[in-house]
Amino acid sequence: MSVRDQILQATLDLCARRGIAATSLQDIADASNCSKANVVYHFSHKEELIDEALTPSLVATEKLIEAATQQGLATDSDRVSFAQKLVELLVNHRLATHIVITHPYFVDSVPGLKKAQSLMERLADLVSQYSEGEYDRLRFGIVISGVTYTLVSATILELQSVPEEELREMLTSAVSSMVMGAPATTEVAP
Amino acid sequence: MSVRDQILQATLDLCARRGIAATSLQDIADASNCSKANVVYHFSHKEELIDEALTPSLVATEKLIEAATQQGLATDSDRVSFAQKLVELLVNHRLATHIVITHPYFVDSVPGLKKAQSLMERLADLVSQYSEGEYDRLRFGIVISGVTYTLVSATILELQSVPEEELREMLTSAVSSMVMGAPATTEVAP
DNA sequence: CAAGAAACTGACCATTTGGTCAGGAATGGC
DNA sequence: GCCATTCCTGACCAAATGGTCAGTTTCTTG
Repeated sequence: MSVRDQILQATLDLCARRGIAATSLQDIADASNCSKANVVYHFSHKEELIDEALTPSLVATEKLIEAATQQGLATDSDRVSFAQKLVELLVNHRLATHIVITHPYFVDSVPGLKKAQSLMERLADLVSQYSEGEYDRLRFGIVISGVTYTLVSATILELQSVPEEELREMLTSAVSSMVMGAPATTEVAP
Repeated sequence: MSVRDQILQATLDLCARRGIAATSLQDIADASNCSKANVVYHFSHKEELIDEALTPSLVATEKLIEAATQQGLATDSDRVSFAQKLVELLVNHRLATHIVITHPYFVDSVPGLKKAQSLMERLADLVSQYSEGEYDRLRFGIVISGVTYTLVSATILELQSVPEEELREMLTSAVSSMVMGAPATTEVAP
């Protein structure tokens, strides 16, 4: 892994764990085995660094939204598949997601966070397009942010009492049933 | 309102809006029309100040949990009433809740945040006691954090498109139906 | 091998922050 | 009026932070 990538990874990791403000360039430099000046050499400003660290996750999210927009969510099978992909996305990009969720007040300094917010809205639009009214939209918002928060707390704060694969299944099932009225994909009762 | 209370209020407000780290004692002092030294006079450390600002909300939460533990959540009516009180709590203490939700990484420096976390766990225990297994517990976690996040985003970020009273009803209904299998308390479909 | 570009560094700087301190007003009981 | 306690302040300080800069090492390519 190149130093540049190490820096990005460390940024994601540290900012998710301690928060953006509490993560200094020095911290990131230490975690990447290079000097602080080098961090600034690669990313001339802290916000730029964070922005770039978030980008892959934002791109992936955008792709998911675009695909689902094309495909539509008319059938149950569409919805279940969408829920699966969404959970997978959140699981794979949990660090970035955590940063987004816990830093609403950084929108003005980090462009990526603003973009993330607008993606969230598009996601809500997409789903509520297939449901009725403000209430379903609200439900969607609740479940998405809830899943995100739960997932991330479980991993970041190491409260994980359930194996990863099972967690993923449970989350998918929860999203399906709570948000879209689709049947749960797995049996979870003992 | 005493200067002390002004300081506490400003702390809650600013920390919820910009985050703890981005809120300086000077900011708080300015918002309270007093000197920074005076802030330190009343609360000798920043963490102590934040802690004290969170206390009323934590106390209220603890009371709710205790009452519900006594009463139990066996009947549908118990559950609906609990959901109502819970949403009301989150609405009334939305600033504190927002701070708690968006600052998981401050647990070690602000005792109140640690306490808040343990209260969350007790809440989860309480509800999952009346449901089966890890899955329901997970659902509860999702819904609670989701409601909190949604509510707070709506108000803090001023995305509020729904009148407060209606929002409260919708949230209560969502909590009831998603978490506890209780009937929704209000009709929301057009 | 030479030379230019890219990667990297330590020393340094301005600014901000939490917090201290010595002392000045307000206040209340005697 | 007087004194003690509480409330409050400006000036100050050490530490940390984001960022600059001049210069060195490493890589690439003709």
